[in-house]
Amino acid sequence: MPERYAFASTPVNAYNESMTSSTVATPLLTPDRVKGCCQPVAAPLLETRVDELSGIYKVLGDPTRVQIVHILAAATEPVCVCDFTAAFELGQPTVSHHLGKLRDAGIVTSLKRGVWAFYQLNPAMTPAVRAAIQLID
Amino acid sequence: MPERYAFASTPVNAYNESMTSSTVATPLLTPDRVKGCCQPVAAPLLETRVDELSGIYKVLGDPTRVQIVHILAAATEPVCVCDFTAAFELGQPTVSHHLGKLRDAGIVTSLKRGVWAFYQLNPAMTPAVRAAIQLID
DNA sequence: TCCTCGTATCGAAGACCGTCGATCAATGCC
DNA sequence: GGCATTGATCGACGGTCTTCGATACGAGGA
Repeated sequence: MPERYAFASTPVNAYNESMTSSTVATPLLTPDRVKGCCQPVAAPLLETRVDELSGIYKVLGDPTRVQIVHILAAATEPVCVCDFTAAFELGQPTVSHHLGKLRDAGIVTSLKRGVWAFYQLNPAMTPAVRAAIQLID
Repeated sequence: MPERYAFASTPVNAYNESMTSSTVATPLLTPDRVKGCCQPVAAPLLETRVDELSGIYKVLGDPTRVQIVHILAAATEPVCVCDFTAAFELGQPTVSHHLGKLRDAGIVTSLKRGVWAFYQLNPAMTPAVRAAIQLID
């Protein structure tokens, strides 16, 4: 399995306003330059952190799920699944699928009361999740 | 085109700790209840707002793009495309594709200096974008 | 015990996305 | 003008996601 990130070991040149035209033959443009030509780049985030963040973003990258989070954020009590199926023009399996994705991501939790299932924002959500959903009014 | 959201016009019952078992026949469980059974639900976010937020989240829902934003957030100058192609184990068209997605979302902007293209965080990004990328250290 | 109802799961269809090789456009040097 | 280099675009492939109908599961009520 290949590494996901590589690094330019020796930065050669960098962003420069006067880079457009230079008549002097500058060593900054050695012909063997192929990659890492311009400047060193910040150390990448840890792969686990990147996957955590992109995973949260991906789950929130759906209009229906954003609406679900909004409804839960505005609710004072757990919300019944049947209310979600009523609120969206989607089939019941689809709503269940979206709720499952949010639960798998740690954004919501579910509880059963008799026949009904209720969902709420995860009281123990991670700081990253809390920050990510904060801009859903 | 059907409406994307519907509303329960008449809420019937709500979340209740003692809902599991009740021997009294309660009108809260009328047999003709099918949807909107439990409680009124918050007004949905405006469709434009939902699409704006989910669109931002979707663009950030990819590990490579999160890394790109991280690198740009840590950089003090615009970063050359060639440095991104050096940093990731991805082909040049793929890197260009990711940068284009970030640019289309208003997260980054690009400028050309001679043969090179440089990218930076959009100085005029929307408040939603600014908030969304804030948890990318 | 059987039946009903709410919800989760399964399987499939269609759309969308990430990736790459090939190619094109634009810039600058010879 | 010809050539080399950078980066964007095109077309295609494989995988993933959203959606749905059908079905399974579990909890109550008759």
